[in-house]
Amino acid sequence: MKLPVYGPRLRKVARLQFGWPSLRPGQFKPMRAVLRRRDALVVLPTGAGKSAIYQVPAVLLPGPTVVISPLLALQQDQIAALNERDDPRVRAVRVSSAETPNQQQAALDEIRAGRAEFLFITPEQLSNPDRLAEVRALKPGLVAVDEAHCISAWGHDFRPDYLALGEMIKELGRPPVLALTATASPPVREDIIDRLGLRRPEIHVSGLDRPNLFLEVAYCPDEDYRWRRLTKLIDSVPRPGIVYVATRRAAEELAERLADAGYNTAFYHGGMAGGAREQRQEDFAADRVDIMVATSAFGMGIDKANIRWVAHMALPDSPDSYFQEIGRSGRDGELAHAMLLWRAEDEAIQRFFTGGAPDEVELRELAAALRKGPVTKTALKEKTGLGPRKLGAYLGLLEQIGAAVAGAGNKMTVPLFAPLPAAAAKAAMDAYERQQVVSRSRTDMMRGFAEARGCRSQVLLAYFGEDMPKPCGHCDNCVNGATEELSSASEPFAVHSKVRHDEWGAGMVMGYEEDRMTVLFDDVGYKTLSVPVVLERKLLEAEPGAQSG
DNA sequence: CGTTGACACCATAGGGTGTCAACGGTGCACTATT
Repeated sequence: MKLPVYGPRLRKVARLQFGWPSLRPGQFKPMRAVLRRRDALVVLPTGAGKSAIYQVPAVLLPGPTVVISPLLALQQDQIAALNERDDPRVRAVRVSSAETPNQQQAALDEIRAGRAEFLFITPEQLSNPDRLAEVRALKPGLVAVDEAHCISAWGHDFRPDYLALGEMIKELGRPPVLALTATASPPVREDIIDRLGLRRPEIHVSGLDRPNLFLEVAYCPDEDYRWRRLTKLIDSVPRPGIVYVATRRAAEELAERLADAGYNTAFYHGGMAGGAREQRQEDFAADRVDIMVATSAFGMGIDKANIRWVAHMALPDSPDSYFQEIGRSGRDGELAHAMLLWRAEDEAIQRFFTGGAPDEVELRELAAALRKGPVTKTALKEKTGLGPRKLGAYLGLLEQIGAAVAGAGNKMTVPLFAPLPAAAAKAAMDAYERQQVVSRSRTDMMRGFAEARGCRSQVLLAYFGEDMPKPCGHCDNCVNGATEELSSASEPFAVHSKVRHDEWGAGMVMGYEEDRMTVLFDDVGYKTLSVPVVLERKLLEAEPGAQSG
């Protein structure tokens, strides 16, 4: 049997419709998966040409492509880039709150008439059943979920509509689905696959090690020391750069202090007015601002190749966030610095953000209210008196444990065989507790990275489940000669093999660094163990036969 | 969980200490007024 040859067709479209002379590493295989109408999950660093992976095959596939993208500003940029070529085969439109109803209809008409290929949209738009029906009627041939880690990072509380994306895509007629992200550790990947309902997806992970990024960490006993280390960094490496801080206030205050010290700097956070945010981002993009002091709001959609350094003036909540944030530097391939300046006190704010426990009584009342027949979220809000944020989070939990399900007409209902309200509330509390434990273990891993004495890239890649047998040579510990090559004798369990711990249960070996190993347990999250201790006390045993990744 | 700001208190005027409550990130979309 002869397999169809996809390479030449993809390359031709890339060249003629998009003007890309060749495909970059990591692009071809996922593109081929899309053309074969397979679901796929692609983890590729920012700037490595992720968008191309859906854009090029979309031209070859029948039907328009629905692009689910989290930020309106980000959509704006992507649409502008596509429409620059003024070619109906790659034109893009969007439907969002930024358009009037007339404009929204006009956008849908463009797709219907074949004058546009890409429809950009948010999960919130699709959660409206009328809108969903309109999009379904366009008969999309492909759904691309951009920044797919948002499902895991935001879905559970912040933007609950992300959790229902799988259901919505089913309603769209279930075309092939392509999920794209720059960072996804194994549990995040699992969450994406699970939530989107991907069917036997091809998983493509590439280029997690960034050889041109120099990783450096400094423990700071006090704020004064931290400030001195920051200015030392700024004075010793080229600009532009980004400073990440934990709070809006810290962003404003640090920017002011830097400005007073004579640096060309500005701050950026989610509390600013939309116009000002856009202006600041443009100023940075155009090199009118050297140093951007920002919260995590400054990130997705920053398409700037020459960022020379990223400094963290606080411990990020997880290696996932950290990796994403430092990954914005050095996209041009030139040397860039990632400097983490941390204090033990930084963890407090992360613990706070991880949030307080839900109220079991409120959960029970909500579960009971659901049993009285299909209801809209608005009706539930009135009935239970819960705020929209809380309601979303609670519904998400009840959904997870099978006590709630999104039904027809955007109404929530109770599935067959659902637990009774009291049991549902209890199960939801347990589910929440499990999430908390995993989330805390991520913060623990972040601190583990900060405190690591071995190769930092090995620690980071072990977290992401990638094997890295040799020290990276581009982190502070490697340069200081603190790292040494591992011998296979010190790796008693294969990376990605399943193991069992008496107390922590089943888990998967993520990787090794020095004499330590990282294991991701199903119930208690990430743990780092000493290999000699594991061997001596026989703490882990291999799970026979089980192998996955 | 830790920081910060307001305020009382002590004691005899200018400032130090103690207590307590408030606050802290990420964005979509919708609605009601200017």
